[in-house]
Parts: sequence; C-alpha cells; structure tokens
Amino acid sequence: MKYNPNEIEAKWQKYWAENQTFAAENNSEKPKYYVLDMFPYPSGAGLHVGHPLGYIASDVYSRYKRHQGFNVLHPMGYDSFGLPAEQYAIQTGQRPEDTTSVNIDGGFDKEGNKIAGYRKQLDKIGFSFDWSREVRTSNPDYYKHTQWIFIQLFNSWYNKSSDKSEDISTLISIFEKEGNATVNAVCDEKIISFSASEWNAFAKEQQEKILLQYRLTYLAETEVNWCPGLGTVLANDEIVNGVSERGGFTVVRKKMTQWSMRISAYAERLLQGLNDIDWSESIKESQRNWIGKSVGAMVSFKLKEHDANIEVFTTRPDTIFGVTFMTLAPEHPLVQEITTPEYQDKINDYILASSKRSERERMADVKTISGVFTGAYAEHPFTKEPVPVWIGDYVLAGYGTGAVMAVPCGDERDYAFANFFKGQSGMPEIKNIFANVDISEVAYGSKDNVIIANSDFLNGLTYKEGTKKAIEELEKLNQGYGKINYRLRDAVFSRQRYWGEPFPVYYVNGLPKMIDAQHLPIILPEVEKYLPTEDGLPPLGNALVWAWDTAINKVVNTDLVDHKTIFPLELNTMPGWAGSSFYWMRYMDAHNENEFASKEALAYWESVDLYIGGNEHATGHLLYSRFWNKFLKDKGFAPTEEPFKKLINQGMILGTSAFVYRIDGTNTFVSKNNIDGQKVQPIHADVSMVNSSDELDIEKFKAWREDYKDAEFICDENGKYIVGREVEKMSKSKYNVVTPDDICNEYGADTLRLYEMFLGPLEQAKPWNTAGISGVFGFLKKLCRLYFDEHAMIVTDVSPTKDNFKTLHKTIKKVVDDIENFSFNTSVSQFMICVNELSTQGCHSRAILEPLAIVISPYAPHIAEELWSLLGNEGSIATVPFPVFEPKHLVESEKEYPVSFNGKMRFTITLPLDLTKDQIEEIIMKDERTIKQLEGRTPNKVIIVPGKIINLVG
RNA sequence: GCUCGGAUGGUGAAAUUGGUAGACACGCUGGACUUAAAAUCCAGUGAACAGCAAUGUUCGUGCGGGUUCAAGUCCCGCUCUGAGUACCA
Repeated sequence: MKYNPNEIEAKWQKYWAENQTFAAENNSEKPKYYVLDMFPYPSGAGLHVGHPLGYIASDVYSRYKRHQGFNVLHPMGYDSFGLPAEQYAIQTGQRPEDTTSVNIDGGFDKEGNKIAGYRKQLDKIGFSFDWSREVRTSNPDYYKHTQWIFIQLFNSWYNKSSDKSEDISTLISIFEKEGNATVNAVCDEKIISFSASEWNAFAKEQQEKILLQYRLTYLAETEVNWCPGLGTVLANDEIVNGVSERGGFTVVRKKMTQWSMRISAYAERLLQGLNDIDWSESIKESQRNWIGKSVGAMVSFKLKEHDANIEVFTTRPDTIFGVTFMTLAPEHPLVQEITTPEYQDKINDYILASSKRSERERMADVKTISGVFTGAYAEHPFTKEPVPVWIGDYVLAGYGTGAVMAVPCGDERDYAFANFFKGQSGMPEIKNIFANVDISEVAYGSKDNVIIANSDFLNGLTYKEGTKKAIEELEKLNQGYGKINYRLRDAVFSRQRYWGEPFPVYYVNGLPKMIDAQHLPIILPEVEKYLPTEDGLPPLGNALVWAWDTAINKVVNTDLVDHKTIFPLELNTMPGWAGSSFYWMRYMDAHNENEFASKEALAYWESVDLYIGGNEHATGHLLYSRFWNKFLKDKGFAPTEEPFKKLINQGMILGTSAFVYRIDGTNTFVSKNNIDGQKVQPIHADVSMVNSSDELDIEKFKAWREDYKDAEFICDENGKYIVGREVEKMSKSKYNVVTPDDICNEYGADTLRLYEMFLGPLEQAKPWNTAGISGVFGFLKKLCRLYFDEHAMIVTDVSPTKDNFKTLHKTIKKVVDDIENFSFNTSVSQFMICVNELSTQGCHSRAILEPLAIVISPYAPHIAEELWSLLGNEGSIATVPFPVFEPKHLVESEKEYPVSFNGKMRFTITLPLDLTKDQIEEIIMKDERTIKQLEGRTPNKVIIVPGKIINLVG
C-alpha cells in the first residue's frame, strides 16, 4: 500500500457530495455553530494559493466543531455583482451574466482559454461547505430579497426617542395629529416645520417630498464623489488617497440626485456595538475613526449688518473667549452674501483657485496656508465684540457646518493661520485666554492641565468645567447647545452601472414610487451596450424594455411610457455592498421563496459565531452589514444586534518572485552571483521555471517567449543559472502566482491544507514558498507508515505503552488548545512531533492510531477518512466525537531541572517532583558540578521553584 | 502628524502566568541504500573563540536604559518597518 493522495481525495470528495455529509440541519438537538467565510467575487483569474487561507482555517474550525458535537453551518457562495465583470463586458461585448457563470462553474473565455471555475477549484481543496445553501448575489432569486430590504428601508424612519427604526406610517400619523414639532427623528438638516393642519393641507406630492427627508433610504441632491474614469459615483470607502479604489481614477465633487442610505442614524449604535464583539482592536479602531464621534457644541455667531448667523461646531466651547476670527470653507453658502465689495475680487479668485484643486492636491499639500478676509464681521456671543470672518481651504465644507470659530491660542491650525496673516487687515492680535503660559505652547500642546483666564465667567475653570459652563451660558442666550458630531456620512447608494441590482423604483412626476414587494424580483433588463447612453444616462438607459406598467404590474417596453399608467423605471443600480449586507442570513434559509429567511431559521441560527475574511473590508462591508443588521433587528427580522460575534482577519499570502538579469543592451542573462557590477535589467521570470534551489530551467525559459529563444546564459561555477528572489504581492503580472490546483495535483489537498496552516500565524502576512511543502508531504507519508506498510495494514490490538499514551494525549491537549486559540500553525508542528515520536516508539496500536486519525481529521480530512475506513469503521469520520484529553497520561514523577548560576544555565539535573525545596537544595549543593561552578564560594541565595528552575546567586 | 500592529538563526517560525531561547519545518553539510538519479533513512546545523575530541567559554531575540535571583516576555526612551487614517474644528 502506498499513500496516493489524488486517488484518496477524489474518492472522499465524491463520498461527501453524494452523502451530503456537511449539510446543516435547521432543526437539531445539537447546539448550533455558525462559521462564515467572506464570500468571494468570482474573477476570471481564478484562485491562487493566497485565497483559500481563510477558508482552510474556517474549515478546520468547522470540522473540529462537528467532532465536538455541534450542528455546524458552514456555507459558501458568490458576491457575483461587481465592476470587473462589467468592465470585461464593455471590452468584449460578452454578457456579464455569462462571464460570471463561467468564472464560477468553469468553461472558456472569449479567447478560448479554459477557466477552471471557482467551484471546481474550491472542491479540490476538500472544504466541508454545505453547498446546498449556495447563494449568488446576481441571481434574481437572491436579489429579490436585496430589493425587498431596500423597500423596507424606504418605508422606515429613525425615531431617536425609541432609538430604533420604525415604519413610516407611525411618522405620518404623528404628522397628521401633531405636525413635526414633536418628532425626534434623524432626518435632513434643513427641514421646514409644520403643524398638523398644515400637513393635512399639503398636496400629496409635497407630503412625499417631506417624507423623503425622513426615510432611511432617500433620494436627494447631494454632493457626491463622481469618478469620470468609471462613469459612476463612489462611496467614501471606495476612494483611497483621493482616487478610486478600482482603477485609480481621479474623483471630483459633484452635485447629483442620488439614492442615499441614512447610516448616520445608526452612528452611535454602530460605535457602541463595537464594545460587545470579539474583533481585532485594529478593525474596531478603523470603524471608530470612520464613525468619528466628537463631543462639543454648536455655537451661533450673529453676523453684523446681515440678517444671518454663522453656525459652527466646536469641541472646545470653553475657549470661546479666545475666538480671534472665524473661517468659512470656500464653498460655504454665506460667503457670497457677506463679502464686502472691497474684497469681492480677491474672494472670487480664491474660490476659483481652490475649486480647481483636486481632492488629491489638497490632501498632498496640507502645509501651505492660504485664505482671504471677506471684509465681514460677526459678533461674539458674550463680549459682543466684532469678529472678522475669513475663508480658507483648511476648513472643509463636508465636515461639521463648514465653518469654524478660530481660537489661535488653543488650536494649532488656527494659530498657524493667525500668524501667517499677522498684521494684515482683518487679522487682530491673538487673544490669549490661558494664564501664565506661552501661546504657542498651548496651541500645539495638550488641553489638559491648563486653566482658563481672561474669560469672564469661565475664569479659573478647567477644560471640563469650562465646557459645561460655556454650553449653559450659550443656551441661556439661545446661541448654542451641546452637540455630538459624527464624521460618518450617509452612504450614496446609486451607481451608474449595469451589473448590479436594479432598484424596485419607478418615477411619477419625478417622485420615486416603490413597486409592491409581491412583484419582486425586478429583473435586470438586457442591454446592447454596457456604456452610458449618448445623453449621459446610466447603462440601463439603453434598455428597450424598462418601464413599469402600473395596470398589469409588469416591466414593459420603454417607449410605452405615457406617465399615466406606464412610468419610467430607475436607471441606476445598487452598489456592490448591497448584496453582501445580509447574505449570512440568506444562508440560514437559502431556498425560501417568500422571505430572505424564515423566522424559525433566523431564531435558530441567530448570528455568525465565527467570521473569517480579509481586513480590506474594515470600513466597507463590515460597517454596512452591521448597519443593515441593526435595521433588520429594529424591524423584527434579524435576531441579534450584531451580525458577527467573532471576527478574524487572515493575513495576505505573498508571492516569491523570481528574477533573471539581462545585461543592458544584449540578449545575455547572467546568474545572480555573477553580476559583478555589470549593468543589468532584472526581469520577472515565471516561478514555475525555477526549482527549489533557485536554479532556472534554461530550456523552459527559452521556450517561454519568442524574444528569449536565442538568449545566452552566463552561469555560475556549477553550471547553474541562479535567479534572484523577492517577496511581492502575488499577481499574474509578476509571474509569481501559484495555484491551489497545481499543488493539489502534485501533493494533494491535505498537504496544501496542512502547509497553508503551517506557514505561520493566521493573521500575519507571509510569503509563499513551494519548496517548504515537502516537509508536510513527508509528514503525511510518515503518518501513513504508522498504519500500513507497502503490503498491508499493520495496526495491531496490542496495548499501548505509557509513552504511546503520553504522546497521544500531549497531542490532543495541544491541538484542542491551539484550535480554540486559532493557532493552527503550532498544531501542525505538534502533529509532526507526535508522528515522529510514535514512529520512534514503533507504535502501531489501534488504541492510539484510531483517536489520532480523528485529531488530524480537521486539518487533513481526506487521509483521516481513508485511515478511519481502513481501520474498519463504517461511514464518515466527520462527526465522530473528538478524543478527550486525559491528564493522567501526562502526570510526571520527575523533572529535568535547569540549574543556573547567577541566571546562567550551566547544567540540568533530573529530580523527583515530590521533593521539597529543602531536599532539592540539599541534593544540589552536594552535586559535584555545583561545587565546581562555585569554586569554593558560598551562594548568597538559592532560588528553587519546584517544577521549574533552580538558581544559585553569589 | 495620529492610531494600531511588527522586528527572534541562511529562511518560515516556536517559546501558555517572567523560569533551559531557537520547538517544528525548509535549506545547507556529511553519511547509508543505488550502476546512477529520484525517493527513503541516519547524523550535524545561532555566532565567535579554544580543543584531536568529548567538551568548555563568551556573545546572542532591532537599539539604549531600568525592574528582577531570573527579561524575547514587564517598565521608560529611541530606531526601523507594515497597515489604516488625516487640515475632523
């Protein structure tokens, strides 16, 4: 008999599929456990060895939990709407639906290249997914529910008094009875107030417009991030360093009418919820920064000679007597109104100049101070003194009110601004309100331990006391109040793209109407071109059948629109994060046609116990999912406040690129160690042409590219061409991609799984190096040799020795501890130690080897199944109880003590563990090695920690 | 700038409450088997110095201090590095 992974693995993968071994029950006597992976976007490039890392870890955990007696839900699916499929469609004319299904199920691309497909690639690795619950976000039977949730959001408002979302009908009935004065809602900023009778007198359309200001998803003209390169708007989390995350195109601010999600309603709950979940501190911190809570006050400054106020938000109301000037963002709506004729030209020039600067430029250049005086003055709320009003682009229109009260003695930027314009008209002397300190010191330093002075009723108070008092006094004047501000903006929810969920929305007189939920799904229409129309409409503007007939409740030809019974449908589609913001609940009841999941299924599975995925979703998917979950909780659908109890972020697996060195201007390549200062150009060589000793296969390389056919090679003294190595991100363009398929074909999935876990700590980034894989492959072969030799099984029924038991139980303990701590790499080490020891011991006892197969099964399930069946067991090993650790096998009677002198270990001595300190001291002082070390001295101190160490000092 | 990680042999990495630093592998060196290679097995492998050798001594977990009988681990101050975030008022 021989270890033949390909044969064994195919056999057991078939068995699992045929027997539905991993199908989870929605009703079970067993306790439930839900292990979720972030579902992948199925790209045409397929999987490389970095992708399955998290899936392997979650699979080990799932299998372990099944052995521990849990009913485990471990599903998988595809986040199959998205930009790459659409870009590919634009380039090749293929339908995104078709390319997406090829990427998942396999087939051929436009050029005729074979695509294995995600499903086949995943199956080869032997995951214990419950495929009967697979979801694809681009399937109508899935996005039907995405559309349904959108409708729920539209029909809801956030009641701050009950601190939850409620049906819009409760808001309407308040309006009808009391108007909106008593309503404590999260809504748009500029809201007109009305009485009940006014509300009832409003035209229907007027009422609809008002309600849009309260709905949790709403249509509004907002300043959005427009990306001309992609032809769409982007959410804040889709922009990185001022350019689009995908493609790196520039992004500009633009006013557009768009759907938005009122995520800001949940800012505080999203922040507080972080305290109750077991996520890494770094992700929680990212979310806290993104939410950006700051506690302070709104202060209203009256403008002199104008009937208007400047509203500012400040975190330091205690410094109000230090206000020296005010600064508005250049885009602030009051700027034109207040600028005096004298300063009009300068102001216009400045506004024009700053509007031309892209987001990126502004970010790159934060050191340059610029601004212009408007000529206008505001009035200090307490002193009634005039305060000059400036504009400056260090004040951002998008944060707070777009205006600040400038306190140079308390704020670094205000100080720099004041100093820069010192002596110019409109810039007074800096007001100092801190006693006995240098102004610049406070401006740049900490706010603690300073006492306020020159501040009337605030004199002598600390930061904390002063803040409270200042707010009280402002409230008396009706010129301010305490306020909490969040950086979190409402999320733009429209995309001018084709390959996304259509909105269940049509328009009557420009006002949006929801299609009744019973008519869902509204299926994405066919279009000829995936580009915007000539009029600049989104791609759905090309659809010939895209109008809503309210008489028959069907999508009909676009040219039938009469605005009487047939109306135009929404042309935008939903963003990528829509479909991924509830998918974990869909898995609970994936075939339910009426609801995204039944109440019973939701009540049983509750929420995800363990979620594993990349940290690139820190502020996108993970924040939006929490938002939708909280919303669905409020509406009585989701069972828990938080969707993901524990989150682990697997680290990236990096590629090890190979380089050949071409001498400049020639077609001659020189081996890495023979470059000797020659001018060479490093060129990526495909890693498949390099062996584990970094030697290049020259013939393969010549055949790789036409250009290299006649290349010359200068080799080292052994006649080998040695390549250079560098660790980089794994990518096709760097020719360092290693696929799991290749590894499975050569070594088997069990080896791949063990090796990925063995590489290092799960959460850490680490380079892939195929050379190291022989270690775990050898381990599996050695494991097999405990069970069978070349002829037959060699397992015996002889009683195990003490050492056999010790080795087994040491391993059980270590593996249980490791899995529960997600320290998978050290488990693999322990397996190796265990097999090495049992081999040395010559152990072939069934009483050891049967439990050992179970212990290894979460990591190497195929060989475990095979060994389990060879031992004569029926059925799968998957739910066999995990061996229980028995401490009695590890009880030691003696210990090899390290003996140190002044902290330096000199020798070891083996002593019984039941000796007292005095007995140990007596023995150790008599030992001749001690006498030699002491050279006649008497130790000042003898430290003995029984079971640990002996240390002699002096 | 701020926030959060990280730094241990040639390489990936271990070290559970401070208690024998480098487990387990890769690679390398030597050996066995073989006509040869592959595969497999055995031995050695942090550095320096001394010794024919067994062995011994010293140094050693980014750097500089400190606490302690004892520090990779705790404290203070730095350097480098990865990630996130940024005129956030």
